Amino acid sequence: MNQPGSEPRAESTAPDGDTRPADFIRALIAQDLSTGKHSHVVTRFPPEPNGYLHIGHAKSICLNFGVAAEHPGSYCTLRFDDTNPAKESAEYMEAIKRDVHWLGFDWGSRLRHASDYFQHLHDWAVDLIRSDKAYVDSLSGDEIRAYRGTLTEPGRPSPYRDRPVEESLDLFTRMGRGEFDDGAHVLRAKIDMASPNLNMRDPIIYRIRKLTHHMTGDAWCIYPMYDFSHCLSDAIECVTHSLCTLEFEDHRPLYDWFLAQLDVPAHPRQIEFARLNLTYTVMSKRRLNELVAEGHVTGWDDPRMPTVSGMRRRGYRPEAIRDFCERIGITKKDAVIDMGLLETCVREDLDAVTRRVLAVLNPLKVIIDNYPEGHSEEIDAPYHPQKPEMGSRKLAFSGQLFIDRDDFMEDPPRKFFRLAPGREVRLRYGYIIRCNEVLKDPASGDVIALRCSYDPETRSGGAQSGRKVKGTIHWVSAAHAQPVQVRLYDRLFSVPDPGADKSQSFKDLLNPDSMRVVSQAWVESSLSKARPGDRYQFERQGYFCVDQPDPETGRTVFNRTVTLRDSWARLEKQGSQSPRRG
RNA sequence: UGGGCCGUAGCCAAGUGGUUAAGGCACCGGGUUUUGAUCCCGGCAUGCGUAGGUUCGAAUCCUACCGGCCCAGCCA
Repeated sequence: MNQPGSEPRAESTAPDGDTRPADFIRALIAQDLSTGKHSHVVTRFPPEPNGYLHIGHAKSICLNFGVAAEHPGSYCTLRFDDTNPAKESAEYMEAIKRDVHWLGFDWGSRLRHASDYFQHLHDWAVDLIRSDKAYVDSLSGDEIRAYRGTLTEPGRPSPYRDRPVEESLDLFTRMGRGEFDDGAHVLRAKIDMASPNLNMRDPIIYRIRKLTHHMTGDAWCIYPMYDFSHCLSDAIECVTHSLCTLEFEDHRPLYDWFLAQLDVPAHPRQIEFARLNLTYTVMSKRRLNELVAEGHVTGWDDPRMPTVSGMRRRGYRPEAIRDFCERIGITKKDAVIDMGLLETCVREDLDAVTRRVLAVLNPLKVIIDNYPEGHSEEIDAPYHPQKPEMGSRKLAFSGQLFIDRDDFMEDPPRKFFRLAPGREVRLRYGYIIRCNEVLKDPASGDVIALRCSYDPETRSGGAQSGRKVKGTIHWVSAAHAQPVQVRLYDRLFSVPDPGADKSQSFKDLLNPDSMRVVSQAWVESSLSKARPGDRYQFERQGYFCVDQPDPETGRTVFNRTVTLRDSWARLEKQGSQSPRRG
């Protein structure tokens, strides 16, 4: 039930054939299983529905659902941590469910909400008050902060700390009945105001929030805080291993404290791991939300966003994301993963499954003088060079073509293998052509077309098809090509760690070229069948995914998922002086 | 100056006292190629934050120091 499309790799295989758990969490779980502490494992993925899922969540999803899928009788539940109606919504909840499914995981019938447990949680809070382990505090927010002390100074007890149990009970009941305004009172656990761990200095466990909740409506006006709600929700679900990120490490003593005070059905073990950081992007919901709210991107699913929905629109497949999550590992080390690794995973995945087609993004007209006037022909071209089973399609060839301007240089450097005056190239799947003349705009001097000749013997599969030339370029027949819109996406930020410098806004570091729109590119005619979600490789350029049609022109839109690796571009960069363009 | 956690290559990451410190990404060579793609082959830490110590033997144990991250929401 919790199975992703492909077998998750639970264990790594050592050279001697030995298998050992893939990471420290799986090792701990394996131990709990082998000692008989547990017979199966129960995990949960607990998002707060206050934003869209990003690839950091994907790491957690792969871990939680993955671990469950690796052991018989085990499962992972999807539980919404919806204890703060001020920030949460049903829209986010739906988006999260869609994304988890898309990633390839299934919670089956185990969809839960912390709000499902509000009554139970409330009763436990009353138990705590009765046993003098919690009290209603009537200090203001500012006062509570002042009494809490600092990192180096202990806190002081609130004057209400020793309020009689009956009084707290009465006040808490009236809080729940809506007799007080927001902020008038809170319920606090009675632990230790002098603890070096600030989380233990009488943490607030209930606050008044007169808001409509997207699940419970107006049934409640007091809502539990995370620390109280989370451990108890885990306990109700008999979670065996509660996996969360490093910033909750300091909360673990509190997690365990609540479970020790109350009569609970289970005492889950909280284990923390490092959250995912990626270069050239930001990962906090707060920052992503800011980008959306201020219009720096078009939405949570903008293809430049590190969100699951953004990556989906960008053309990433869930297989690639899962592979990535597996490759980065699970540790407690604060790591920053190279965006290049994600891109490698995406390329590897797409290389195997994607059909290759021809498209010209920046057209330069090529006129083939010796090709029969008004004539055209069809060339059969395979969809994948290594996978004949993927079939082929017909390509129209004629005397008027478009090639990419990057594939021509009037005065090329030594290692340029493409078209130049007097030089030959092969047209992919077609003929070898020679450039005889460069046509320029007399006013601007810009190259506007190339007069070429073709060698009729060199057609793919023909007599001279084995003849070697240095380069092969892509092309389309001018009369047959379809106009489309292409969006070239690049990294969202222009520096590896946009969040590093706290003195300047990360938004000043946005990459101004993160999206370039080519409003009229030319694609081979077979692409008239392309539908949103379809993925292709544009040969020599990259992988592209069809988005919704452009509303203004109705044209098909192709989003660039990722470029192909380009060792020529790297060479070009290394040569200090960039060669002149044609 | 309190507490918690973390330091193995440019980036990840195995390794849990005993052969020459796995693997991946990146990078650098070379081969194949009608995608400068893919694929294949080779290279890439006398070194494990630093300094001492224990031991026949230390990335693994001990001590001290250095560096980084997190915590003072009625957020999660």
